[in-house]
Amino acid sequence: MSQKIFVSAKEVAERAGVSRSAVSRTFTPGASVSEETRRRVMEAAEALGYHVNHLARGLMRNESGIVCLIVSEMDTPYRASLIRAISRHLQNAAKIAMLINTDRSDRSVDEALKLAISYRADASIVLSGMPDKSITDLCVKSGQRLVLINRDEERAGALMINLRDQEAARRAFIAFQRAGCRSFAFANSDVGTPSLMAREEGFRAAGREFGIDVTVERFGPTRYQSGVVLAQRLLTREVRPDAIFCANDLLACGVMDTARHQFKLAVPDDLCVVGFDDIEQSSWSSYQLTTFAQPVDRIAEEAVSWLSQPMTDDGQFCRMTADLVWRESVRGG
Amino acid sequence: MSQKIFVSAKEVAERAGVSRSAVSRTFTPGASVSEETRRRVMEAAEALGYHVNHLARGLMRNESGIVCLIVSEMDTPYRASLIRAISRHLQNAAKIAMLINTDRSDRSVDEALKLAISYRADASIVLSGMPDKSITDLCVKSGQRLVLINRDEERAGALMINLRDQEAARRAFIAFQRAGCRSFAFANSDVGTPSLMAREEGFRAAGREFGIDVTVERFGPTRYQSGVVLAQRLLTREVRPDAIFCANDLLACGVMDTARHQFKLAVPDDLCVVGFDDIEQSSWSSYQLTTFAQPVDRIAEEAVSWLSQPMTDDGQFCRMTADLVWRESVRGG
DNA sequence: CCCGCTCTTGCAAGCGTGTGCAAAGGTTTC
DNA sequence: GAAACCTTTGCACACGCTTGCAAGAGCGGG
Repeated sequence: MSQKIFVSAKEVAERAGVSRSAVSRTFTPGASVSEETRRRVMEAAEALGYHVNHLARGLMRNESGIVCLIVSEMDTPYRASLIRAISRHLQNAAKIAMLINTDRSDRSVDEALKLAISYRADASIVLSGMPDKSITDLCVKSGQRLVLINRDEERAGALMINLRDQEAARRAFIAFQRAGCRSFAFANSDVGTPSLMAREEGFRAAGREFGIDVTVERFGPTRYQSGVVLAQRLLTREVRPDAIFCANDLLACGVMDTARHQFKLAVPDDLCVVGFDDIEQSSWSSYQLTTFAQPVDRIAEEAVSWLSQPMTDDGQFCRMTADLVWRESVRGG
Repeated sequence: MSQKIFVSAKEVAERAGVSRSAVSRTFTPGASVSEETRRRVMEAAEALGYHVNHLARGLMRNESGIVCLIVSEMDTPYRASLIRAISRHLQNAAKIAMLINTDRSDRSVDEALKLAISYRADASIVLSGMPDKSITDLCVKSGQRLVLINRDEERAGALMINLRDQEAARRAFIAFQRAGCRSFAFANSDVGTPSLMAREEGFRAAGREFGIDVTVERFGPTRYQSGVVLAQRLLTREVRPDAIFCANDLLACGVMDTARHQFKLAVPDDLCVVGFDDIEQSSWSSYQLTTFAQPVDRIAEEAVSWLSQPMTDDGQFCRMTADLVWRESVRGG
């Protein structure tokens, strides 16, 4: 029963009493078909349940309509919301997303990527923190368009979307100062993703600018549990920080929870915390975290719309501002 | 510069001094090629950077290696972790995932699905709560294999993975009883997903079994904010519940936060809460939620491995147990 | 030495499309 | 009425691959 499920253009043509080319042209935007034939073709197609075979179309046109999403730790709230936004925008643009999971850095990633290339994906959107350049190399070598989100890698022909991380870090610093904080710390993971490092550097720079010492601690992956460890390290220092800027909301949640439950500190009275990303959890009443919102939807929109624009030779930068969302984890505001 | 990027089997054949068929056979597992030719082909392929064009291969073989993931609310922690697990397992099986976002129930979903079908996806894995049968109809009609996760829809030829929701609900009920709770409530969203309804029904049934009344409240989508509203409704009742089983961890987080911060209740002293899914947030120290763990990885493994098995005509059921993870939101334990 | 067998290889026919080209048909212009 | 033009249509080839088929190569047995 499973054989011969799909109808081909040929069958539609026969039913409609036209040539196969006419069918093809009916489904090709901008092709020359009379209103009458188009109508008859559409009718026959409807009746037979015809869908253009995109494998064949991709083969001919040498463009598949496939966009691959290269992403690690996709179950992280920020990443997940970005994937969602991108997939929605791709769908609106009549493109389709292929998902490549780069969590394990072993050869399986390479295989998956090669697989995606084998499907002749037109473009790749990289939202993986992993700074593995060989991956993006492979994409470019395969003639794909490339969108890099929150990476500092510079590439001819690619679209690079970044946030003004340093500027945000400076704003966080100033917010802490306004709240009357004295001892400043930055809590980072040790993965060294460009955007995270930019936040750290921005915070350090603000410290230098205002002549205030900044303590920096780094540990583990960019997750809640690392926040716990970072808080334990920072809050047992001789001079206990009363302001912690976290590279990420997940870290911030870990820091807040640990400060409150393990060290019995009140936030924001004893300790001010600022995060980054504005994940959903930050708005939960246990956290009410003051944080910088990534313009997720605008990032997705920008990335997808760029894919439909004609290719330029040089790279293009797109810097966005992360707005500060005031909640309750910093005094004042 | 962009033209003529990909090398074809023909070019590899020329370089290796063999026929195009030999190249094809080299990359077809189980085909008949001598060790010598295989070596020479591989060498040439390596040198030229050849990848089999899966569009063409899919066209010939009438199977594409593409599996589409049909999912709504993919930024929800449970869904995101499931997507991650599935994509990893698919990659190991040398298949590739296409992502279909069914958040908006308008025509764009239909379009996206048709698009996936146009790529001749071999299978669909549905982890969308949305009970839109027309979607799965379309998949089956296109000869796809179908995996339904946490849906009660019954389908010939499909694999249906479900949890023993009712049994879990009964265990929750008993845990509440052991903790000495008197007044039982179930907090549900109003989307009516089968698995959520099964939990509700299981909890109700346990109430009948033990001769205890169960209050049920339903509201909104299955998210944190609904939990807030549900708690407000439940905790202002004349007889205030001291045990709330939530259909979902997100609801549970909303319920706990509201109970604590708005109603100044202590969990678990004044109120016991049990959730479902065991999302990451449940283990955060602000919640320490006792909950049922979905065996995410086993679900993914089961789904993917089934895709590689020969098709049987009748449907196949796979029921898994959700283990109770004891934390601190229920007394005793 | 020939037959039959196994293993390998090339040929060529497809898979379902898009599209250049030329022919056909229709309309306008002079 | 003819010429010039535009629109529409069908033919046929190309895209890169798989695979049935038959022919070739090698080899042992009778």
